[in-house]
Amino acid sequence: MLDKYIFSEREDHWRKYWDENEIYKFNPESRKPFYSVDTPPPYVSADHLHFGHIMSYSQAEFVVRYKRMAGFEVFYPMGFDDNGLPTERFVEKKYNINKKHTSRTDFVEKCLEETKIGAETYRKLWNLIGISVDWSKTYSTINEHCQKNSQWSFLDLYKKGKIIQREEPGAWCTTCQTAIAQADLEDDEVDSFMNYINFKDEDSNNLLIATTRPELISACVALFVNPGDTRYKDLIGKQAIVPISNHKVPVLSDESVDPDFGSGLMMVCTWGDNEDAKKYRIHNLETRSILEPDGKLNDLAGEFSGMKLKDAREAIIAKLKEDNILVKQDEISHVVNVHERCGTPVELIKTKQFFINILDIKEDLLSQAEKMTWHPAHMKQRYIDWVKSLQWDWCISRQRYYGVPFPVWYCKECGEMILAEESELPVDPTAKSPNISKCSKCNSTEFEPESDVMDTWMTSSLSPQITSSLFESKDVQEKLYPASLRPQAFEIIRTWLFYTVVKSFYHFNSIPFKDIMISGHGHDEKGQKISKRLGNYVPPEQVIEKYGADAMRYWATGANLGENLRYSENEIKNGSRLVNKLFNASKFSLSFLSNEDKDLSSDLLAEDKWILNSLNKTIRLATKYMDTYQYSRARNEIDDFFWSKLCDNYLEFVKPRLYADEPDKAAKSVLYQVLLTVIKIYAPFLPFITEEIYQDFFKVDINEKSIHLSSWPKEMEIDIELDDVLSFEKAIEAVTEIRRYKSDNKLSLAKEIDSYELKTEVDKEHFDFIKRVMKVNNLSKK
RNA sequence: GGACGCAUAGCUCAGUUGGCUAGAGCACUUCGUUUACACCGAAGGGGUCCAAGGUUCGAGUCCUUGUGCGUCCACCA
Repeated sequence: MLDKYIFSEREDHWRKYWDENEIYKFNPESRKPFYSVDTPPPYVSADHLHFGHIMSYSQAEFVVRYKRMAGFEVFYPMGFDDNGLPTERFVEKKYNINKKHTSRTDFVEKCLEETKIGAETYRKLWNLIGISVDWSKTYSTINEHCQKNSQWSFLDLYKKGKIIQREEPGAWCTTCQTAIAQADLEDDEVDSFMNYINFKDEDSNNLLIATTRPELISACVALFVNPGDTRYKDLIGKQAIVPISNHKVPVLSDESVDPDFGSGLMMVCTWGDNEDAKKYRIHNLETRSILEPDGKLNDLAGEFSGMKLKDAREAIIAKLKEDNILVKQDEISHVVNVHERCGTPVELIKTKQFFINILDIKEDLLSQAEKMTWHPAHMKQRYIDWVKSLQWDWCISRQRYYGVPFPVWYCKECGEMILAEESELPVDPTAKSPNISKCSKCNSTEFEPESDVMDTWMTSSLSPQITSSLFESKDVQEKLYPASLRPQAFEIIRTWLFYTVVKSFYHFNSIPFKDIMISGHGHDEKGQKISKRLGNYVPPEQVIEKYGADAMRYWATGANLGENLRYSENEIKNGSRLVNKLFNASKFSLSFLSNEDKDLSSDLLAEDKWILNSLNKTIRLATKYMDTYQYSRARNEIDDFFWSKLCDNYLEFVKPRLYADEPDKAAKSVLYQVLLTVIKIYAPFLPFITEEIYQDFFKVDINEKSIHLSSWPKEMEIDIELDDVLSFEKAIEAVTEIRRYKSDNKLSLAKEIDSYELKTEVDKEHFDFIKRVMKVNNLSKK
């Protein structure tokens, strides 16, 4: 065995070994039961990898390694999510370009470049920390395979009538210049003003309204009051005159108007918020669209035409003030919906988009949640809350460049939609004509492609199909789908998890995966979210360089599922202490062991039975915890066994027997079993050091290429009664008593003492043991 | 406004069907180089388990209410 374990050299050695020997390669021919993982494909646009990533991927990995040892044929692929808006935004920022001022081809090319770089960054880090994925099975959401899957999904849902194209007011981002979905919205608290503005009635009396959006005043289509509000009873049905634009709008009533809010008189525009859009639908209101997709006001805004919303707001306020129409302004803080990718306040614009119908199947989506096992269980509630709060169907089209195209053309003459055939997928309709020569409706021969691309979640929501269809065999596909496990972070329950459930339900009337494990966030030392903006983290690569991958992984064992975990250099140090201790304990043990000690002796002493019994308990609990994804608890049990039971006690107990002229065979056989079990049971957490010890000594007997292919330990049969255990524990108490005596008298523990009178009640049969371990010549009882 | 989570030693946290004389690691004090390891070992100090009520022979653990922190969702003229 090595004299010293230099992790930087050895970890690298084992990385190469695993890679060259394809240790983690999935074998579709295997007769073992399959365990498939729906690995989260990270956004390659994230160029700031931090502990959060390490934490969540390591945590899933603990389970995966356990399953592999527990007898499953593990399918652990890796994906990269590199299409869609996240990547586009990343490229826009990095190169300071705007979608508007670049060509589609140039832009896509840049995205593809960045995609490559991003994937490489991730791959390096995953390798560094020893993530045991099968690198021969990877996907990227922009590759042909994924495009084909996404387009097939579109066709299937369209044919099933679940996708509809319609024109309606919907969420629009004026920065990204695309429609977005409800799940893409985020809350942002902003300081603003509540503006009180005088409209006029038909007789030129003042009508006071309150609004936070004065810039939309020219888009006003109606005033609303509560039907029960006596102040405005006579006004209902009459006309009001809008200031600045001077157009007339009706005064209408609706129960939803709160008489106590502002003046009780509400301005409805096209469309300031969801309420406006709702009233537009219910009351069949006129449309006065004032806002263009680029966020500028159009001619309807008169003198303010061409201004951006924000500028227009200031200009209009100034004008209202000047005309004495603005009565007062109250400072308020209110919450607005912003686009999560860019932080721009979301506007409502009427556009034509594709939607997947989800509002009609809320009940089904809720019942799907019951068919999956959630770890931790309470995370299911987040999904339920989200489904219940859905207000819009899922808008899947984006007016962007870098994404999966819709397999759709339109007839130039009559607008008839032409779908691609399944056999020609993946297809880029901008590069290829449809397979038909003329429109079936109007016989026109000219077609134009759909230029929109799909929402990025259209693809990632298919991840279980994408990975299972990497195999040709239908039989293999069926065994891989639904996946066994979906590991993911909690903040994408309403997106990735939700959308995957939708897809699976519509396509196959199935759940996409059986078990879900939700990880928490990585936080900094103070408990703050790690973010690039705050710069509150050290790059993980640096930490790994300093302490090693095993140590880094050890930190990740610290939080249970769903819990946030603080970064703590101390915990990482503890990890490296453990690695060191494992190496030293092994070095010590192996200096006495040979491969002939592999069969457990039948001449066991009390301490032997005690340690084996304790080991059994550890195996039992660790297995139970790993089976229920409680890796953190499993690790606690193993730590306790290894440090307190094995190193602090058993190894000390057994030293006199090992250092004897003829080393004790029974002790050696016990040591063999205990050490082997310890490295196996630590292997999912600390894959490097455990592999080192395994390869050095145990491999010959176990005959597997890697400890990670060896079997998870099972309890051993030992002949021991509870009374024996309790009796021996008394003897350990006695040992503690003598240790205290030596400590109090400033004696070294190795110091031989002539006689000692025990206070602890110990069975006489253990006296020899105590005398031997504590170097006491004459032991007596009080 | 609704939902969920958290609150235990100076710090970070265990404590899973109520039995706790409440634990671990770090930090702190004292001691020990002992033929695996000083990245070690031994011994020790340190807690009205957020508050108030309740159930019970017994509550850190269960129930109710409240407080503080965090997160998600909704409202948002």
